[in-house]
Amino acid sequence: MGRTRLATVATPNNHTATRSTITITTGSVADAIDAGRHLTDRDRRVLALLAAHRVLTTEQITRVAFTSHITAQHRLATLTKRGVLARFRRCLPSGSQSWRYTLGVLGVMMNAARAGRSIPRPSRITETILALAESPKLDHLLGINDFFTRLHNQANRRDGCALVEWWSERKVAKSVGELVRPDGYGEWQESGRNVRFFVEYDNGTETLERLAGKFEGYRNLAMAGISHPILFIFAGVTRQNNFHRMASARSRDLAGLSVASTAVTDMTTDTAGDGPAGPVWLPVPSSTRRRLIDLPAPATRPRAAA
DNA sequence: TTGAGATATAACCAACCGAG
DNA sequence: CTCGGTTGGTTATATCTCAA
Repeated sequence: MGRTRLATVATPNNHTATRSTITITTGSVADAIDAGRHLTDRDRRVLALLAAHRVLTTEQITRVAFTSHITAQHRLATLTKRGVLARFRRCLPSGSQSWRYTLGVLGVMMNAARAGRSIPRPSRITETILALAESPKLDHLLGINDFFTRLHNQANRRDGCALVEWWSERKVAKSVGELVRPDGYGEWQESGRNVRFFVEYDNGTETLERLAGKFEGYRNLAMAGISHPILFIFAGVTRQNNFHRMASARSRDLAGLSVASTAVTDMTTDTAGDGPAGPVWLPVPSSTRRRLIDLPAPATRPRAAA
C-alpha cells in the first residue's frame, strides 16, 4: 500500500475465563477506496458472503471460495491486515480455534458505498464488530453458516449439484418474519431436481416445548401459501432423538408440514461424504433417513418464499 | 499424568503472472 | 527485466482431545 494510515488494534482481553483476541484495523474512506483497488473477484465474493451472513470461520470461507486452506489463511490474513476484514476468536493460542472473520472497517465502508447507503463511522463499525465477537448468538450463527457452507462445498465438488439460494435469518425475516422466524432458507438442486427448505438450528438453548410451538407458525405460513420442508439441526444426537419422539407424537400439530431433523455429528461424519446433502435427514414420523433432495414435499402446494 | 495425533497459525520460501 | 501481488508448499510452534 502507498501511504498507510492504518492502525492495527489487537485487543487481548485477559480478564475473564473466555479470553478473546480481536484484530480490527481501522482506516478512512480514502483507505477503503485504495483497498478496493487491490481486491480480486474472489475477495469480492468473500466480502459479499460476509455482508450477507455476518461471520464465518476460516474453514467455512475456504469451503465456499477457496480450493486450498493454506491460500485461504494467507489471503484472509492479508485482507485483515488491510482492514477489509476483521477477525476474532476465543482463547489466545494459535491452532486451538480457527479465526472468525467478519467485515472490517474498510469492508463495511465498501459494502455501504456499493449499496448506496451512508458510510458509517469507523468507531461505530468497531463497536458492531466487538458486539458480534461477544454475542451470545455467535455459536448459533456459526452453526447455521456451517450447514450452508457444507452444502456449498458439496455443490462445488459434485456435478449437477447447486446451492441455488442461501438466505440469512435477516433476509428470511423480511419475507416471512410475521409468521415464523426461521434461522435460514435455502434451495438445493441435485440431478435436475430442486428442494426448497427452511432451517431451524438448535444448540440446546430452547425447550422442546418451545420448538414444538414453532409448528403453528409454519402451519399458518402454509395456509398463506408458503410451504417447504423444515429442517431442524441439533448440536447433539440425544436432543435430536428427543425432538423426533416429541414431534412424532404430535402428528396433529404437523398436519400439512414436512419436518425432518439431523444432528451436527451425523452431518459431518456422513460416511458417503455427502454432508448435509446426504442421507442424514430423519423425517417425522419415520425411522428411515433420506437425502436432502428426497425429503417429502409438504401436503400443500408450495409457492415461492419471496 | 503423559504422549501421540490432529489441527491451526505464523513465518518463511519458490514459482508464476501481469504491468510498466 | 523488475516489481508487486498471488498462490501454494514447508517448517516451527502451540493447544486440544483422547487413550493408555
